Amino acid sequence: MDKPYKSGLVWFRRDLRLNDHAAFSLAVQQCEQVHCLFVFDRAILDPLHRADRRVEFIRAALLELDEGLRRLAGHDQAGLIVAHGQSVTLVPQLAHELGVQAVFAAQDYEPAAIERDDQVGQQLAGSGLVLHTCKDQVIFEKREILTRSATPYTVFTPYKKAWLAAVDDAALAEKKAPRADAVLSARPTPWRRDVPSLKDIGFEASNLAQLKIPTGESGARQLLRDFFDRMDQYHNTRDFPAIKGPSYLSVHLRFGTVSVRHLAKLALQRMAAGSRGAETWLGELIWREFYFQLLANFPHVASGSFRPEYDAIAWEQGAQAQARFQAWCEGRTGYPLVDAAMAQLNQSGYMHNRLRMVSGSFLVKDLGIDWRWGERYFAEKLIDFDLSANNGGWQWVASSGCDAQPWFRIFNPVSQSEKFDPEGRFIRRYLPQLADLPNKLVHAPWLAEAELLRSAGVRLGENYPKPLVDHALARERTLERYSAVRAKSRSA
DNA sequence: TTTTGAGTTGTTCGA
DNA sequence: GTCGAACAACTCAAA
Repeated sequence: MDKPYKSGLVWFRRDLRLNDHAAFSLAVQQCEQVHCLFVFDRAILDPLHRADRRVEFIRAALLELDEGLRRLAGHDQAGLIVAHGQSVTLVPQLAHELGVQAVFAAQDYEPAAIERDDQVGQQLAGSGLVLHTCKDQVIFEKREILTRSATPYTVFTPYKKAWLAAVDDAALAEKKAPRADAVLSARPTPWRRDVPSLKDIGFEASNLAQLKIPTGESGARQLLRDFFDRMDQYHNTRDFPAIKGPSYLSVHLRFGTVSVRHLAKLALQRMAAGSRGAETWLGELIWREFYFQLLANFPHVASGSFRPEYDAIAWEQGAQAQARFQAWCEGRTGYPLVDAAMAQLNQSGYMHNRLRMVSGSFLVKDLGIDWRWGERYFAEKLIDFDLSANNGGWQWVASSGCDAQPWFRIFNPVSQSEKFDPEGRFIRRYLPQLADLPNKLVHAPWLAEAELLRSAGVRLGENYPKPLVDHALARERTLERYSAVRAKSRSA
């Protein structure tokens, strides 16, 4: 059978695996020879801090990918071409140098990525080359799950219903690359070298290794194996940050070291066998898709509220707001669960999902600070940061998005703590200075008698802060803040 | 078109 | 401590 292309280039981006890889499979089907490329894109990397766990995670995944490609080809001349520069110029340039006719890539749905791919596509087209993008990151794209009036869903529950009705074997089918070994090209000499070091691309080591996050496709497999036996309990365990409840696969979904089709298939199988945990977990995967399609269909959410009227909220501004925001970032709010959550984020680049809500709600509804400040901080710190999920989460917390019900969504940081970390195990892990407080008071040390604080070694205002705000008062102010906007939009 | 039911993960109050 | 109702009356999606 004749293939349409003599030679093609697979451009890896956030799909750093070999199994069930849509673009790679397509390229192998359509090309007699295939090169594989990853670009450390300076447009993305240059604004980052010089120590970034994500860059290190990516590099580890590339090492494994490179090795996998060489193993697949059966010779060391194959492997991943790794470049450092601007994708927009490098990809067309390399496509030219390698003499390929087509470039294959998984579709990326973020606004900046769409812009980048448009430019690359145009550059390539200018010299008669083609950019093929294919679906890989999601099971359903933005126009595949629609309401009966053919509009995108903006409410999760009906979206989920429609998603579950639409999902079938075809949607989850694994992408297989037949005879991939035969088509992997030798790299031209200038590219026949190791994956660059962190230093080569201007970075320094973060504490990723120390955190023992399993990396690469093998790391994802390891985490999935570990989660598999816990999956049935997911619905019971996922809300308690001191418990190993989650899959911890979010970072792997972010960088594509695991296939979402594979995960959804596993979840559906377990669900069919009656697993409530699997059902809840699949719900989280559907949330991911919900937020993907929300960003893709309503790109204005990237810079403002889903409902524009909520952009009129009078957030706290000025030096005091700045200082309070800084205290929140550094985990110095005086509310132990919030501070422990921020410590977890700052130390590990990960934060438990329940705590993302608790700390987010605290910033927006207790400190009265614009949710976009928090969104930006999480974007900088989270190893699993994804624009659509992070944005969707913050809009939910800020009640500025779909299903806005601000009077429902003011978390009480103390009752959340009592409910989801009843023995203060998580708090004690991250705030050792509170470790000797009794369970009852570890959630709110300012309520403790002076004598008890003294005996527990807690000196409020010295080794642990006094609460930054009074929750009950903050709650009232927030209700006013929101109702002012609602009144205004009603009368407008 | 109009109507109807429902909305991830909450909190507070009073019995 | 536990329970149910109220919160405030909005918007979406389906019938």
